[in-house]
Amino acid sequence: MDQNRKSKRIPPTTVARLPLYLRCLEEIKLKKIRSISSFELAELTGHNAAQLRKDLSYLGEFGTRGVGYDTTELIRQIGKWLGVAAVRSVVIVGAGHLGRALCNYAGFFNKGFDVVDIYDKDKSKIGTEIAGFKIKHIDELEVNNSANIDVAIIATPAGEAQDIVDRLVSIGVSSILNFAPTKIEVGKGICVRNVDFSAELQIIGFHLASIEHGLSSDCC
Amino acid sequence: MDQNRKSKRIPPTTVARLPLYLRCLEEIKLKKIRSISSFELAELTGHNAAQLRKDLSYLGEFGTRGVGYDTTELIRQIGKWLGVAAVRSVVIVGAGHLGRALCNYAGFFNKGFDVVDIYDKDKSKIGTEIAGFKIKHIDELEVNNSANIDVAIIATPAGEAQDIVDRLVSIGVSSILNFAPTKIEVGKGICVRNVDFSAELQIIGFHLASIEHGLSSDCC
DNA sequence: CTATGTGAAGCCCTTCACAGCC
DNA sequence: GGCTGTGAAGGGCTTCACATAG
Repeated sequence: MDQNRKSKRIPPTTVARLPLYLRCLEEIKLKKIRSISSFELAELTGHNAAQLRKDLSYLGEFGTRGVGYDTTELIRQIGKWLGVAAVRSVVIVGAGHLGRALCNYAGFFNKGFDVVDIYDKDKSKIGTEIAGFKIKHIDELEVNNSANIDVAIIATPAGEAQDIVDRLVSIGVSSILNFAPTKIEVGKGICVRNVDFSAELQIIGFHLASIEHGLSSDCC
Repeated sequence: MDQNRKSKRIPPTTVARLPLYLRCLEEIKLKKIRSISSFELAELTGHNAAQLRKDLSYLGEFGTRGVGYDTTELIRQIGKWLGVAAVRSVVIVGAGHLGRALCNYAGFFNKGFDVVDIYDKDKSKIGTEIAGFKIKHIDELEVNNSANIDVAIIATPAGEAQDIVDRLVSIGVSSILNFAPTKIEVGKGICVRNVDFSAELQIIGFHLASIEHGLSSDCC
């Protein structure tokens, strides 16, 4: 009885494009542009206008025929689906170079993701400060478990990732952003997204190799 | 006259899975496992066995019916398509927290990607050392242009990314790994891959919001 | 009998094209 | 007249199921 919208499933491909739409809309709002057509926004985001309209149609009917979309309203609506109003608590596990870089990344907080703690295994790092955070030992994870963690970011070596994830899941964490180059196994209802730098480079390597072998690979 | 294999296009989705297959194969090779079936490798990578076989069939016929795939041979073949034998020169532009973390990431070199230089705009950073590299000023990009750069990694703020990419393209760089949260425009034949941390978190945010709104979102 | 390689079926996503509305 | 919202067509990827090979 929350909302009687035709609760249809939203394709994952659509969901993956929403952050980009939102970012572009926020940019044009800064330019005081009040209204935008599907053609203009599609151009900015590098997608097809029909696809953009279809994507938005999964979320609701926000446009005005003959006119376009109201910038502010569309930002509000996409934001609602992405839950940007909520502030999410994020912990980072792994205080290596990557973990520290992520700690310092202001882009997260602007989008409602609030890094609350960073953990590491290495006792010599404990207590050291990064971006205002004192590094805690991972064994404190279970102790601090009162803290409501919405998302955990895994920035550990590959070999430790699965163990850490199991522990996070056991204290109730249900969303994981994994930077460790390894496959994470989780039960149902746990959301894992993987970011693998080396894999991205290897995909680029495929295209370089294709060109060298004289195959077009009609590029990325 | 290189190879008279039926030069069919390989689906991008298949290409994107190859690095994962390769990684799992290398892991099982370390365990001295000589041979693997499509079912076993599919299990390890979290994919369907039929999909795995179809993916591999785009690259050639490497298996033995009734037996499976020879680990070493399959590693060799996938590696060939990803061009792992070649050593690729990589430059990193942007010596902020992320750029420095990437400089220190050993995983690249292991996979044939050799970071040769890191550039920044900030004059106060020039000459500073990171992981053995002296940071250079981006205006030296064009000067050093003799260096054969295979891949450039963009780790600059969003506002500077497009300009840097244009300069890289003008000196002949044709592959870009972009970490800046902005859309990069390039001409034909230039390969750009984007990695956007905030977008990944926002996608997770979508699932969290779906759960809160009582929608299943049948998770990631 | 076992496991690969592959046409065919099924499914999902993208694109088209136009009805509907401003 | 212009642009959105959407059924339908089209295209591509995944999965099935079996012929093929060892």
